[in-house]
Amino acid sequence: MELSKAYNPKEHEQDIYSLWENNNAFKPSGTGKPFSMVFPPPNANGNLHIGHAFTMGIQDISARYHRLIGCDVLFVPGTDHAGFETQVVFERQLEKEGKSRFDFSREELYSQIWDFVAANKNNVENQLKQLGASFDWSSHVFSLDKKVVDSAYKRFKKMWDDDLIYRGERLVNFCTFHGTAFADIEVEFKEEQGHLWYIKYPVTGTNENLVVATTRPETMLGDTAVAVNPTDKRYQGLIGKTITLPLTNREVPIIADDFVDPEFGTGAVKITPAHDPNDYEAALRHSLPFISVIDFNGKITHEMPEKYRGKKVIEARQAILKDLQGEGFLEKTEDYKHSVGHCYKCKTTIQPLLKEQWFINMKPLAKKAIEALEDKKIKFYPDSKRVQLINYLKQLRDWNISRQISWGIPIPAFVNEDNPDDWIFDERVEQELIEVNNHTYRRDPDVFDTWFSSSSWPYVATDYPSSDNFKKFYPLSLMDTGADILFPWVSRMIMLGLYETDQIPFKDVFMHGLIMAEDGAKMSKSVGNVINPMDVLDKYGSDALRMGMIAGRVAGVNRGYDHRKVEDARNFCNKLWNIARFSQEKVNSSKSKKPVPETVADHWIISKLSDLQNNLAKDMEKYGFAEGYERLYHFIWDDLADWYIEASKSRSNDSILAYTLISSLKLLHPYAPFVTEAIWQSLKPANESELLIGAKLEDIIPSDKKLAAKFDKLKNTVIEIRNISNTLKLIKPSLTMTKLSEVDQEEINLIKKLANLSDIKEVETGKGIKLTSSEMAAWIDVDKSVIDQYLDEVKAKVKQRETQVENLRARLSNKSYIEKAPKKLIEDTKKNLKETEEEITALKEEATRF
RNA sequence: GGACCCUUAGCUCAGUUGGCUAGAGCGCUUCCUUGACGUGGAAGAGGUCAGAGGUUCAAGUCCUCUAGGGUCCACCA
Repeated sequence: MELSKAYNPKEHEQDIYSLWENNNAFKPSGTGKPFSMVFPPPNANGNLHIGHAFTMGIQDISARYHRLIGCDVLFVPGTDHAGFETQVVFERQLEKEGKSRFDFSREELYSQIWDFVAANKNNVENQLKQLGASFDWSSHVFSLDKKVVDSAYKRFKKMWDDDLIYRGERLVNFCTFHGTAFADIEVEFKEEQGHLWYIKYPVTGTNENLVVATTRPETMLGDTAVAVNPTDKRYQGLIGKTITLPLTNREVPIIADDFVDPEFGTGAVKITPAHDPNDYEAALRHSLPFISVIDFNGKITHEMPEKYRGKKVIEARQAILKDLQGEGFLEKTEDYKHSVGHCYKCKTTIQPLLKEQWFINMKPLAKKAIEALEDKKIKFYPDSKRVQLINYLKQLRDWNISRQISWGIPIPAFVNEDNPDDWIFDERVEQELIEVNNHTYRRDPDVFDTWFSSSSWPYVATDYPSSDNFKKFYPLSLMDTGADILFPWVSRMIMLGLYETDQIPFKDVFMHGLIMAEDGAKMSKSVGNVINPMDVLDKYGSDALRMGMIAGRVAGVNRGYDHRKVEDARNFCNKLWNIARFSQEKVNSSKSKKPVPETVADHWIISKLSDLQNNLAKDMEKYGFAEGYERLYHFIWDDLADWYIEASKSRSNDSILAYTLISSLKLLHPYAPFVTEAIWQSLKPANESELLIGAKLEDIIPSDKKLAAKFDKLKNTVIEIRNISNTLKLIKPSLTMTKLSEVDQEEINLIKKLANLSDIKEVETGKGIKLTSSEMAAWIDVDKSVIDQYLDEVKAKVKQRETQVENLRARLSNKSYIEKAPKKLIEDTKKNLKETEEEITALKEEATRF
């Protein structure tokens, strides 16, 4: 098959992927050291974003590289039902159709979203294939698959029995627009410009007022105390007395509690236990009643004075402030900046509301995780993320896992219709009512927080507890995710993995930074700076997208997307393609030949190849994906194409060229799976695997280091000649040498070819510009007029070298340096000094000679 | 209030446990239609490594402080 002039990814990618799939190339081989990963399941509710493409690239490189070195690789794909997220996406779609979730029953909504997700799941999977994902598709997990749901139920029951799960009325983070509670981690806090209102609370039976400061005056309707710090001298006399609340005329006590900061506001705090986490805690300590002011629709409850009932929070606030002002209770208003929680989807202010929910007691789970992390049982790249995670776990509070939405895994719990405290576990969630022991039980209408099920991903994906996969591949070798889900996901996988399997879920965690927009800002649909990976792929190819994203990125650091890197990677694919085009016939003709290095160039390229293979192994071990890429790029482009292939035009060794190309294809394959496989298929190298994806790495054939070094010297000579030619605008100059006959003819030819010389001839005495980089006595044959131009350059060079010599001498005359620096370093310094001095002598000779 | 990260060439970024003349890509300048590639080839210019102090024989790298940028966490009403 003849290769086209330029690599066109579109002509190959789909076919190549099918070729792999049809040959079951992604299945674990069953032999070799196990290497396992599960892909963080994308939400099955739309398209992949650039972050997915990036993490896909990193993990697919790891998977393919480990196959290459003979590991037994399990790479598990998955998709997430993404409960709340998906419901939001679906509701937006409903909105466009002029409908809302209230138009449907829970069951209707569920089944509609099911269809919506099924379609998107397909879409996501197709996109992953385009990205080159070498997944074992047969082990694909969808987060509503039976095994995931069963596992969630089992875990729920186990935790219930272990007293780790409890149901209780607590303050929860409630979004009144979406009508559901959230975990703490899901609340988005933002600085907001608000006000601090100072309200006078009359002390009962006196003319005194106790002034409190608040950012939320509307909650005063639910105040059940006013608190001061017990050490606050100003209020000593008031503790134990009561105040009469304005507007409602309820009498509430003045209490003393340490949590009050005397410095803040007036040092007196209104206590609204039903709407503030601090106040809630205080109320528990002081046995205060809880009065709900705001309902789940974000409106004032019916228990409140009639004039405020049914008003939205902000309206109620205005009305209350107006009334307070009218009655003389408002002392003053100050501007105040404070942090307010918002729904991360609709930005509605989160209301802390009292609600009965299922909670997980996180302390014991976090404790185990912290221990594992402090012992470095799990390695983090970068390690700073491990430290961050420990800090997070230390302050973790109980986790609310109930969600008031329809899309998700129903909570398998039922309540006795006659006794609200009698909750039982039962998996018959498809029924609303069940009979147990002659009592009717009603299903909890809520579903699990998605993270509750997805935190089981590593062990559910490997079929805990008894499957072969679990035994072989758990704990996973590597978990790669974005830094944004360190807390919500990685932390929970560790905690629940330890809880359920008694083992860490993965050995290494690679936290990649986020891909920001080109200007460095966060990508966001509303800002419109989102880069669609599929567009990039369409234009530049899958390999270019992958390498372009990985180039120059280091673990844990956010970086802007850079289209130039993608372009550069596209060019690189094309370069490789053309190397293959140049080599195609040579590969064919040398199929039966054993590669044996003959020329200095052969030894040099083989030794470079060997270095590449060794260093790449080191890169992969420490997840240096960008370093690996750069290494491959420079080997293939600079060493192979610019030097070796050029040298081969002087004298070629086809079997070595073929060998080098084939080895390069193997090594680059993880980074550029499509183009390398396409080339492989057209070359069909002898005695190798049919598919490149199935090829294995072998030790590089031996090369002679001395001969390789000889080529390096020759290279320097060529570079010097090119440099002089360029500076002096010489076109095809000729070289004269005094001892030409002592130099190998082949090397002479090589220099002539590479340095673009017209001729190399022997002379009695040299004339022209003497080369300084070479041991050979060689001169570029030029006229006197040209030499004058060159003299200035020589002088500058001498000066530079002299400074260098000075520095080296100073270092060597430093006693401490001689005593303390490693011997090898001192040797090198001496050697360097000697060489530089010799160079100066040579240069000076040149300068004086003219 | 706390934690973490970043500041190196015009731009985007590398720089392992401190070690010789600080690297890459893009861009820029000059040149080249050389048997694959102009998505190419050759040569080159360009950096007081944010600033100050310290440790060390030796600091882009370690420590302290300062300035600027970013991210995350936290129940100050």
